[in-house]
Amino acid sequence: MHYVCTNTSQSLGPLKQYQKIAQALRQQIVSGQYATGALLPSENDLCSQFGTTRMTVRQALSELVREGFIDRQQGKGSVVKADRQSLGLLSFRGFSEVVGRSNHSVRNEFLARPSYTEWPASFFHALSDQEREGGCLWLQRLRYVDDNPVMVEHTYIPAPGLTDLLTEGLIDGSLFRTLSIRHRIHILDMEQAIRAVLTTQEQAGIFRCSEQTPLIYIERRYLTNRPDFYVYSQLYCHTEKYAVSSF
Amino acid sequence: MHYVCTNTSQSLGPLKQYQKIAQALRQQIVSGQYATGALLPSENDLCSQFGTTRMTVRQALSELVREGFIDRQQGKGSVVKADRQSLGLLSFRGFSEVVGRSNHSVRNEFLARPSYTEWPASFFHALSDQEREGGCLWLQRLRYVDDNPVMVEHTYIPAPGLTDLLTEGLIDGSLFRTLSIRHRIHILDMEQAIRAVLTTQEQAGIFRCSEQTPLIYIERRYLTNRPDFYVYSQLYCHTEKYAVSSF
DNA sequence: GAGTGGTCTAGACCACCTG
DNA sequence: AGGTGGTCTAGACCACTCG
Repeated sequence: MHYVCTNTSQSLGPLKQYQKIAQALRQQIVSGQYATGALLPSENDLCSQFGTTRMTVRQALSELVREGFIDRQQGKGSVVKADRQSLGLLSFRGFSEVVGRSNHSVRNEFLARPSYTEWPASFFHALSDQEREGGCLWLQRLRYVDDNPVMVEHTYIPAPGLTDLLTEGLIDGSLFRTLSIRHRIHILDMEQAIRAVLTTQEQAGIFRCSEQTPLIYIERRYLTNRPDFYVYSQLYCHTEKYAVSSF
Repeated sequence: MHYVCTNTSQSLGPLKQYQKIAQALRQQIVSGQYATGALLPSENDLCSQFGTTRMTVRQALSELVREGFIDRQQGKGSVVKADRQSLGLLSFRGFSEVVGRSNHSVRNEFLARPSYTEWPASFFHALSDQEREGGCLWLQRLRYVDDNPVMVEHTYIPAPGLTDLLTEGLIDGSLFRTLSIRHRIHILDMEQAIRAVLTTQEQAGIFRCSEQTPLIYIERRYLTNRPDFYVYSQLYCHTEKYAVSSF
């Protein structure tokens, strides 16, 4: 598969040429230097800019495609894609809707603002001693689609060095965007386990449904460009009106 | 000198060189010519075999990696991966099990053997006129993990030209393997919508659980190397003992 | 040490899109 | 017509695995 780069900040190890180029472009994208829909410089421009050949540049651009940052169109260029993590890497669609169309309005709301805490005594994923010791930041969000509450998400982040999340808030309300821009932490991959469960009384209130309504329950571990740094999430999805798609 | 007509019938469609190489290797893999864990010929071997350069060969091999047919290891070679469709592209794992370990025994059983039928009047996905007219093959399977029934799968396949599925049975009990080997139809991608539902009485009997047990319900459309040829599935997953993972 | 895949150079022609 | 990405050639050196 893709292996994780051994390195986040340059001079620690030998970053390949194409990784340097990818990193530079990635940071320009997440920092807003290229808006959604904008074109990156052409391959030839990038060649002279980085003093290399098309093959190396193309390898960098392929990495960005794989990571979902850009699409490429022959005859046109490399198009920056919309924020791909808008709903925690999930997307929803209406029952009878054609795949690919998505004119839903999406809104998020905190059920619990970021706070520092111990890890839960019984956590769904094994933790390293280092993770366990440092405690975690915890936050809970409720996601709406077309003003229907559809997903509750509990997120756990190893705390060390990320205390600004407590004081500064999230950029555009997006956790991943904030991690990208302020900490150069990029989500590269994800593992997940999925089950069906019944609502608790509390959840029934949140989703405005009866108890005994089935929910999708997902446990996730996000892998990042920092070795041994993971973000964890638990998701509860109410799927009566909107199905979950495109994992 | 090289370059022209190493191949008899490419005037039909303009297959790129790297696509031809990929196709050739794909078919050798699915036909069992390379067992799981076996090594493909080295890049240099493939270069001389197909009269091309490493870059073209590497592009072909990258395609096979992306499609899950092989892994590549520096210093070793291109390793053929295990049958990736063993559980209909799903994998299961026990509650407290480490990701990656999978010592489960898996078994399948027909609830309904392949039969020719009309498409359901109200099908979960829009169908083209051509699909609708030709009718479909339908089959229903029950999947076991460690002798626990965990998944019911309804599969719908556009009928034209696939009548051997009725008479010949499936190779190794695998639908996708049969489509690969006997019809050169390879599954390339998938779209899916996922919801949580409650068991019907019939399903409760199959899964040996109470009614009101929540299930994961998945609607799928598989995309193949034949344009406009899709395979459809509905899946019901019982997730009390085994979570679903790795979509 | 021999062979493998990983990275990279310096070119070329083509298909496609846009002004 | 000019520029873009897509495909392809013909080499090179390196990092890694294995016998």
